Amino acid sequence: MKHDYKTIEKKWQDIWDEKQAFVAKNDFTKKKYYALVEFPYPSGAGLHVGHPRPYTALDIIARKRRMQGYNVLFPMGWDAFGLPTENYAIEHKMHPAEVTKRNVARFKGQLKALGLSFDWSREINTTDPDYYKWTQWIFLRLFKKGLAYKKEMTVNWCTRCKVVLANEEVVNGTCERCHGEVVHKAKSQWMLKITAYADRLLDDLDTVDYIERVKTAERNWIGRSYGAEVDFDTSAGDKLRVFTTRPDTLFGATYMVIAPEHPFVEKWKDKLKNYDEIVAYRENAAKKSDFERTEIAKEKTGVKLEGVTAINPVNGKEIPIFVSDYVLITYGTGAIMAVPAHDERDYEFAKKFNLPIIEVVAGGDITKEAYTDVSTGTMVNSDFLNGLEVSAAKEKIIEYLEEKGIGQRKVNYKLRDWVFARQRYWGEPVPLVHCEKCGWQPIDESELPLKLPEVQSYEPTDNGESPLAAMEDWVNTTCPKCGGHARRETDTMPQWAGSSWYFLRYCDPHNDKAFASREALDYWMPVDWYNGGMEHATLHLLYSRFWAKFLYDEGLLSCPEPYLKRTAHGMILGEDGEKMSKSRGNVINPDDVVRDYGADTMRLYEMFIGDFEKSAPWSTSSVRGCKRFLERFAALDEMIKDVKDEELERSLHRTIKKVTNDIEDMKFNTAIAAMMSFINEVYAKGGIDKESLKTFTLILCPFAPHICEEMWERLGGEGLCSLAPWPAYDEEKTKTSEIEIAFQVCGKTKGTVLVPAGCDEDTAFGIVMANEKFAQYVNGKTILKKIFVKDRILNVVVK
RNA sequence: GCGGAUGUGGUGGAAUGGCAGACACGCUGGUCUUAGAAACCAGUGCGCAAGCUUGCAGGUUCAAGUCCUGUCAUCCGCACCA
Repeated sequence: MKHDYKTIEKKWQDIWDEKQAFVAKNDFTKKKYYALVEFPYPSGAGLHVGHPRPYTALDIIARKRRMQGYNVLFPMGWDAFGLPTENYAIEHKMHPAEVTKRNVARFKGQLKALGLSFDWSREINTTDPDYYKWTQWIFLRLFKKGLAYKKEMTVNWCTRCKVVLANEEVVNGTCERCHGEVVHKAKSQWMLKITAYADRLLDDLDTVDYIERVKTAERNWIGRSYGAEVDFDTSAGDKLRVFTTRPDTLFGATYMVIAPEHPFVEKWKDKLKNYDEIVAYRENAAKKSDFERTEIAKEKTGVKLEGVTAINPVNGKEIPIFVSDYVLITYGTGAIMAVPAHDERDYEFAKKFNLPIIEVVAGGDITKEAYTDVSTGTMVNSDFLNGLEVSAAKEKIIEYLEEKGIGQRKVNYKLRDWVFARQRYWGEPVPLVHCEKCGWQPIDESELPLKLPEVQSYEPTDNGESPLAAMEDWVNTTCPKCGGHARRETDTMPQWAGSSWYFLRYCDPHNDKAFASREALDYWMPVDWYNGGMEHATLHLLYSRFWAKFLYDEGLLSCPEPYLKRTAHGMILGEDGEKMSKSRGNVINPDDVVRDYGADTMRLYEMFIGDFEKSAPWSTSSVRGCKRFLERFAALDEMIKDVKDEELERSLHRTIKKVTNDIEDMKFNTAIAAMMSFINEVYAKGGIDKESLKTFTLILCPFAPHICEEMWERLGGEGLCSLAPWPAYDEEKTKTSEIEIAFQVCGKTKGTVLVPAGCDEDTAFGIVMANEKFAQYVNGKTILKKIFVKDRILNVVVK
């Protein structure tokens, strides 16, 4: 047949829709498979060629599972709250919901044109009140469990537009739109206590099948470190508490540093002779944008506190205290004991401020640099620790500190609590009200969803509040506890909220009594295979694992981990090897590719482009190669032979085996290569029998489903090709009677010979000895050693 | 600086420690065409050759793209995490 993709692709997409071929069945007795891809943000730009890569990959897996007899859930939806939509709405004076609706329609049309086997009956949208009702419901449960709290946090403040900016709107320390100066400004915001789950988020990684780089990224992000907290007495009377991972070096602590924002600066105001200087330093640090602060990170700065000193608790020595921005208020206690001999940053600071450097671990040369190695070295200048190894000293000092009541063992994390608030309109309203008398109160569940009100303007206000703050009717309400006057929270939730539980909603998307029925959750969860971008390893993935664990703790979910398996795809780059972007002018539009080559070719090419996990540049001429392959396949119905060819049958069984296994390893490129080789062989043989062609059609079907349905129909296949049983291969039929092995002399390949498959060393050696070429290499020499690898190689070492 | 990854023909990329370059693109030649395109067939790592080839330098091994040590380059993420 001629590959008339325009006609057949539409034809089969309509048939799949009409027959509801890919709708997941609510028959909980069947074996299930839940395949998940990250739902997209429906941007105004439409689908990007990067989107179909993971979608097609999991589509292939979902399709194969259906053919293997599983009840498959492969859903799709829209993560539609977010800044670009809001900004577009502001600019074009449209309602963000209208913008969203339009973008979703476009995306959906594009996805449908690719023949992806999503179950569209379960489509969800995070901006739908029937959906965000449950996002709010989960938030309320978090709040009631004390996992949501308000805290002063810094936000990015554009001094010119006078609005709060998201991190992605800050470019090199300036506002993306007006290029005005951006500074940090404190604002009281809702936080979620994800740190309460840090240990479990870390430890449970051992129970799931994620690719290693995802696990590593999460581990580093959580950043657990073991150490101790130690209290230092100060001349001001207060105890200054520090966290250290090196309590063993306590005898080498020659000064202390507190973060500029440390509360003691204010507390000690009257005692500090140079208070003004310190405040000036703090203000200067606050003014620095993140960009500047990292740019100048090389040079240490700081101010010595005049009037307050500390006492090293192990040797009673009086030591100075500094403020410096190399100590972060957000980590540990916001204060450190500085051990310049064994910490690079402290060393640099001590050199600059001429502070004493005392070696307490022998092994390095502290006149040159800090000695930070903990694996070797023994303690010196450390009283009762002298002579101990570092690890033993660590244990002994912690025991000592605990005994004396001046410190204790402590675990710290880099992971921060989650800022769960945005000063924007287009997000889920936070279902809490503030009452003068009763404080923050949850609204009654019966009032959910708390819908976004219609506002006049979506522009953020110039005092840093969200546009909701201007809605007096909406903001003013009554306290659910005392009935008095109360005001609603006007910040909205971050975009991450809706995506933190969407995989649960897919299990039972139309339920209006619960976020999903327990029965559906127990059947479908956990997700069997989740694929997404590497960039989500530390945020979305961690957030959604946190929510799943919370719901598990609440007894609402049976699995403590939501995803059994996690893989990640590589980016598709422009033809120039650069990241695709409008400004570079190297963007490939998927619509054009589908129009010019068809969806099957597009799908096949996206899978053939290279290693799925790595990024790869687009190549239009390589797309043609995939189209050629499909055209050659399409023409096979006119090359039917009556008899089976034995060699071809062997190749077919090998191809089935290769494709079956490669799909599981996401080695789609080599699976396609094997199928190409098979078709090349069919051409070389001048045709193929009908049964074999039908079988081949089945294994190609997940990759290029439209053309395979068409071929299947022409060959008189029963039902839909997409739902026909996945073919089995016969191991025996993949084998040949003779096999080519290489012979080597001293490890250098000299030639090849045919030997019976699976033959032993003596047989192989006999055959090789009879080979003339081999003889010329060994004649007159002594054979010292023979190495034989069955069906592979025979190597002789001669002298 | 720290963490992660990647270096293989003209190009994208294949290779459980066992014949490096599968498959595809591109290119060259041929068939068919008035011509071109398409399609099909053949060839195609480098070198006239012996031989040489997986970023570079060592090492382990009968055998290394693959393992080990060092080194260089590129890309991505995080930015002083005590």
